[in-house]
Amino acid sequence: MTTKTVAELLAQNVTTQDVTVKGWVRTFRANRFIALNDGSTINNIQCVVDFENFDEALLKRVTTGAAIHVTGELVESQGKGQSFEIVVKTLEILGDSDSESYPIQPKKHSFEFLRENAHLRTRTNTFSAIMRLRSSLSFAVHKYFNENGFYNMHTPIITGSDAEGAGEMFRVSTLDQKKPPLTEDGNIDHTKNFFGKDTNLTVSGQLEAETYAMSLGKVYTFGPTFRAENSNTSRHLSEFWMIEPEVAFMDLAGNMDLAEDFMKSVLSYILDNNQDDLEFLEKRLLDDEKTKPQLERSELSLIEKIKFVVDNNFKRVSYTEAIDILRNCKPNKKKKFKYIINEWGADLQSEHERFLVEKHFKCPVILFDYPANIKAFYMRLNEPDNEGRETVRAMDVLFPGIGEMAGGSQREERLDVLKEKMKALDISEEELWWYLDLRKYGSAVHSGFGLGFERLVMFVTGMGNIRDVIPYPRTPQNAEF
RNA sequence: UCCUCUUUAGCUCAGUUGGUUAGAGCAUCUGACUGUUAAUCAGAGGGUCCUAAGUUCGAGUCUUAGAAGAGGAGCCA
Repeated sequence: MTTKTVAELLAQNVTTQDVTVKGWVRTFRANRFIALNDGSTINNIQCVVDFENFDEALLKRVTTGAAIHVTGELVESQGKGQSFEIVVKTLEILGDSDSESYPIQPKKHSFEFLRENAHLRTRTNTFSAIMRLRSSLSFAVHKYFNENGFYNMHTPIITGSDAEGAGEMFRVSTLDQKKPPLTEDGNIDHTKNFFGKDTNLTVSGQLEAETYAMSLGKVYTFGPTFRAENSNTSRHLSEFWMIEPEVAFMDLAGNMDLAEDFMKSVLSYILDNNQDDLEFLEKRLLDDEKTKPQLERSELSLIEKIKFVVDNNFKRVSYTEAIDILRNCKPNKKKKFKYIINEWGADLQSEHERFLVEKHFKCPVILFDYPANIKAFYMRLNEPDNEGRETVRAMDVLFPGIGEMAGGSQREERLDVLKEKMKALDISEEELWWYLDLRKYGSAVHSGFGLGFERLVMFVTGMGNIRDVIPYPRTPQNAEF
């Protein structure tokens, strides 16, 4: 008699002799009904105990959180909440759970409390659903790229270049922190460090991914990324997972096509494969919204929102067009924005992005061709427009409720232009010699983007705080677990 | 980093102009009941009121500093 998962048993739907299942007790009602969950599905299986025929001391140990092993018969349920249930023949306690101290009670908990108990929070319906969806999404990412001719590459996590310009970095060092070796002029002597130079945790695998795109053609990385920014928001983590495809001979239009196709593909995978968990989270959100005033409630349910993205084209808008829309929109004219849009060249704030996505277009938006001076050095410079304004082939994919889901660009492939840009921004040529080599030998048009995996999980699960879609969130002042 | 708010029982929260023994619901425990599914009914236990200093006859309540958490902003993915 092999142990089956709850998911397998519930899928069976026929009376079966001699089934065995192991899991954790969610509730034990009326000294008779055990709701058992083993993580294989959002659903519990009900195990019915004829308490008169069981040792009372044994039944006392069936507490919330205890691990148990049940054998019995799968039968049609007499109750209304489930179609099948197990009539228990034998019951074994595998691991007790002291109900006085076990933090996860059979009641609603706040997400803040569960964050402090992150090691146990996946024993709740909401977090088990989120993490199953996260796993499924991760698989869908690899599946998409694999089926579309991409190679997966692992870019280094410890990086020697600090020129990526994507934010503050975490230093990696083996030097004695109290007495670091010093050079003659009193600075820390990094030649004595483990790698013989100053090293950091990566903020992006893009530059390394470019090198592989320029030989393997279509590549992607999907790995951990670290930012030491002191940003305390519900959309930022110090450690997060980023998806970065990079493709040779692809221009910005192709990049937009890729980003849109990729997102639609992984979202529809989730719709096809994770219905139970999505329905549970959708219901949770609906209940949550009932407590909100009518105005703040969203027009679409969770599943409808995902379907909407899958079924509708992303709106592609140039920065210049976006500025025109924003300059003439009501909140700008009535000075409702904190930052009023007057001039071409202003950086868009999240209030402007939100207006475009949530009020004006009401669908995902790809903004492209940004002013050159507000974007990174490696982005492909356009010809100046007829008013002489310089833009780069950058793009941002904006999602309702999330904001910036992905950011990317066509890369500057012309050696002289790139060198000039680096000089202007004071970026060392010596340090990025290998990056410049790509432009020296067989340079070609190429493009890519970076997508924050947790932001995607937020969109799919409808969770409002990024700390609730990663197992152990790393944020400023917090590295518990 | 900036702005705002929060911190009281295991959890979620009340706590009046500063006043004597700090409350509720849920959870837990004990008992009753037994086809329940947010089980029900009765009872019980459970407190460093975030920390430190101060004002006061007296501080959960007021002041100052600090810590932690949340929301928003900036930065970004």
